[in-house]
Formats: sequence, C-alpha cells, structure tokens
Amino acid sequence: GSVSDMLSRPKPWSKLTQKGREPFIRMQLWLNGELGQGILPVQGQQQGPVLHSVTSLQDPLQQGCVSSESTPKTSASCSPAPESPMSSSESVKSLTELVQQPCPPIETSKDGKAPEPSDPPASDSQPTTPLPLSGHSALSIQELVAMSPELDTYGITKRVKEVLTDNNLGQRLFGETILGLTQGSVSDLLARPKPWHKLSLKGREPFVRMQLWLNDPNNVEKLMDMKRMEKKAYMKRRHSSVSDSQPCEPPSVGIDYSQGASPQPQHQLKKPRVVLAPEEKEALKRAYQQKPYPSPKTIEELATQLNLKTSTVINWFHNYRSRIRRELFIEEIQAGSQGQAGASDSPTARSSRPAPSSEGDSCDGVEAAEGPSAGDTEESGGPAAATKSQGGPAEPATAPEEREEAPRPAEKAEPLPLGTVASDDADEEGRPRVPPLPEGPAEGPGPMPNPAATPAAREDAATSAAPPGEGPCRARDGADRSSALPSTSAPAAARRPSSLQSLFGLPEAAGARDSRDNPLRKKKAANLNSIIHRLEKAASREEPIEWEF
DNA sequence: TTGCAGTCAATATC
DNA sequence: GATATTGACTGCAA
Repeated sequence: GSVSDMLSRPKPWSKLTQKGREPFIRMQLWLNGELGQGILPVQGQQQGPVLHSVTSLQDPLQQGCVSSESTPKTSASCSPAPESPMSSSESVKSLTELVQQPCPPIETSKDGKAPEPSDPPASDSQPTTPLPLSGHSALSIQELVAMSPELDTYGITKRVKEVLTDNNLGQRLFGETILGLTQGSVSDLLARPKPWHKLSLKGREPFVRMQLWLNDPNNVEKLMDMKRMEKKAYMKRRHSSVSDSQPCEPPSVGIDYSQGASPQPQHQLKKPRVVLAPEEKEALKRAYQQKPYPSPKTIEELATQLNLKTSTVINWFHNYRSRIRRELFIEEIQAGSQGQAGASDSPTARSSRPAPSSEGDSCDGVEAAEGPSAGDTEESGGPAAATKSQGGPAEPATAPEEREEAPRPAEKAEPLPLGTVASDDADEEGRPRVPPLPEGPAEGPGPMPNPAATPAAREDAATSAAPPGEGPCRARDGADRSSALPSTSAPAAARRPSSLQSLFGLPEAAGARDSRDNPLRKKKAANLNSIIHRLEKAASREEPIEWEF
C-alpha cells in the first residue's frame, strides 16, 4: 500500500523527511541498477552521503563526465575520464552519446539549485520530483546544458513524440519520469518547443534530457517498465481498497487522511480555478490588441469592467503575450525548417530564413512594430534575428495581433477598448457585457480579416454565442490544432499558415489554409510591411504618428 | 516594479 | 485515459 501510494502520489523532495526520502533513494538506485537484489543499505538516511551516491549514479550526464575542465568536482566521481579536454560541443556530444542510464533526470531542482538537498525552496512547484539531484548532478546537468551545442528542439520534440506514440507511452509518464515535469508542461513543450537560442538555461534542460533519453537505447524499455510498475501498483491498490477495508470509500479520501499530512486544510485552501468566460476573453483580447502592455490603470479599469481581479487581468496579459510569442517561435521554426531543406529548426536555420517581409506570413515583422518597446526585447537573435528582429519575438507580444490587427487601424487612435468593454455595460449579472467584436475589426479595414478573427476571437467565437462576427473565424478548431502539432509530418510550409491563422484567426483559415498566395494575403502582407515601416520610423524618431492604414 | 520564462495543476477536449 | 489548454505562481532580471 505504501508503495502504491508513493508511486502514484510522490511528495516533492523538499517535503519529505529524511526517512521519507529513503524509498526514493532506493528506487533511484534500483533504477540505476545499483540495487538489484533487494535490500539496500541505504546508508543512513543522512542525505548528504546518500544523495551523493545517488546522484552520481543517476545522472547520466555525470556519467559522461562533462568535460573535465568544467567540472572538476564531478569529474571526481565520474570514472570515465574524458580523454582529453574536448571542446564544449564535443564533450556534450560525447556526453549525450554516453547516456545510457535510464534514470534520467531526475530531478530535482529544476534549477539546479540544489546544493542543499534538503530544502529546495522551489520544490513545491515541482511536483513529481523523483529524486533530487545533488548539487553535483544538478550542476553537471546545467553545465551540460550550458555547454551544449545548439540542439534542434523541434527535431527533438518531434522524435520524442514519435517514440512516445509509437510505443504508446504517455506524456505524463515520460514527463514525470524523464523530465521531472508534469503532463501539462510536457504537452506544451512537445507541441510548442521554443528554438534553442530563445531558451534560458533552465528552459534548455528538458531538451537536453530529452536528447539524452533519445540516445538511450533502452529508453523505451525503461519507460515501459515504469509503466508496468505503475499499473501494477495501481491495480494492487485498487484491489486492496476494494477488497479490503472500505470498499465504497473513495480511495483518495482514505489516502488523504492516512497520509496524515493535512487532511482538510488542503481542500479549504484550494482556490477555485478562474475560468474566464468567452466574452471576458474577447474583451481582454480586444484590449490587448489596442494595448499589449496596458498600464496599471488600464488594467484596473479592465478588471473593474469585467468584474475580474486585477491579478487575473495581469496574469492574462502576461500569459497571452507569452503564448503568442511562442506561437511565433513555432512558426519561425517551421518556416525555417522548411525554407531550407534539411536545415534544422535551429536558429541557424532560422536565421537563414528568407526575408520575411515579402511573404504573407512574413508579416512577422509586424509585430515588432507594435510594441512600444518594440524591438527591444529581442535580442538574441543574431542574424537570425533579422527576421525576427522585427517581427520575431522581439515584439512578440504584439506580433500576432498585429499581424492581423495591425491593419486594424481603426482602432488606432482609440486609447483603449476598455472603454468599450466596459461601456457595454453590465449585463444581467452585473458582469459587464462585452461588446461584440465589433469595433474594430469587423469592419476592418481592407484586407484584414476581421478582428474577430484574432486568435482569441476565434476561440471564443466558437463557444460564445457570439453574435456578429461569427463569420470568419470559426474555422478555428482545425486550425488550432494543427498549429499545436507542428512537428509531424506535414511540411512546414504547409503548416505555417495554419499556425498563423491559429493566432490570428484569419478567416482564411477556415478552409483555405493554403491559400497563401491569394491576393488577399499579399495585400495584407503589403499592408503589414507598410505598418512595420512606419513603426520603425516612428520608433526611431520617437514621435507620435498617425496611424492610418 | 514590471515583464518574462518556466511550470504547475485544474479543467476542457479528444 | 491521454492530451491540450490556460489561469496562477515562482524566480529572475532589468
């Protein structure tokens, strides 16, 4: 029973007592093959020693012994000395290749901070952390990440997805076992991998782990074993709960109490998840289109008008900007890979990507324009950036919208839609009613589709009773999905449009994803280019300009 | 303080 | 049951 419980609901390392950690250490050792026969004398439960030994065993990276140069201390524990100082890329490569240990990652502190096995502060957030890496291992992973040559994140996720699906392995199992991440995170990561150069060290870690896992010849088997074990445990638990004590009682409940932890507090503390109504999202999106970076005051107004907490509005904007940015990354990747055959999605590839501006999507650039900060952010990208420089991430936030919205000049001057939003007055329940998509878009200027089309819009549209706009956007479903699964087979090129559409909810999306050549698209592209140009100009002068498109 | 990257975890969808 | 979506949170940097 304990095993079952532990396997299905492992506590984060930081929450475990020394005694409580012991089973995990044993499991880790077992996974590493160190514990074959039974009892393991986990030496004392002192973490120090135990963790050390564990980590040294578990971390594949360590096995590879990151280049000696960088990790003296680790090297101590790793036997296979690298023959000679290798270049960082070489060492990484060799490490990667070496990885045969199943036990992956393990986790731990995702950030590597783990010097203190005992108390990773952040631990909370990390749910299933099988086993914390000791400071050493964490370091080595990080070092590996830092030294890692550019990895093809898109390619890696693609392969991982293939392997998982081919072998009927779930994201949850993979994430918790190999990456130390939850299912949702894995799903997101696999569906929308960011290009390597856009990732922080921490963000690169999962990709390194995936790469290591892919290189492990026994990866599938190991995962399958885990799966079997889980199933067994589950069955056992089910069985026992049914036949045993209180058959009728929901296992979870029983467990909760038995855990002793804190029975009810949890329930009470749990905050209900906020679910924004379609109209609310719509309003927020509209507001975003006008002002991707609303001022505190605006946020408050929005919150008031929508009857939401300001924190919710703030979070929404953060999330929206960030997610839109990611969508763009994907597009870049797809476009890049496509553009140059063979080229990986790696930045490099990307960089080479043909000038965007011209192409329909090229509009990317547009975004850049938008943001106030515009261009700023983007940095990184070297050359590649070029493309992005403008559009890219740089101004990511806006980008998307812009693309479609940009055109929406209309709103131009308006300070904030908010007004609108709010104005619409509250509906029956006091919640303000959001205006139909109206304002701007619909009537939208020329080429632009209709605002409603915005990504957001389309989503909502689907659900909301929405009135007017209905038209175009509805295409959504299909479109979105496709964007979500970039990887696969479909030719990037082909997909690209769809992802764009998903973002902007371009009407065309509906059926004509391919209609990229259509005149409308071209027109749009031209329009966007013009906008970009103006924005750039304005930015350089810092003077206000009239937005008329 | 603000924005962002990464994630979690609840919930929606498939 | 698996996967996708998304509001919220944490930690970090400017």
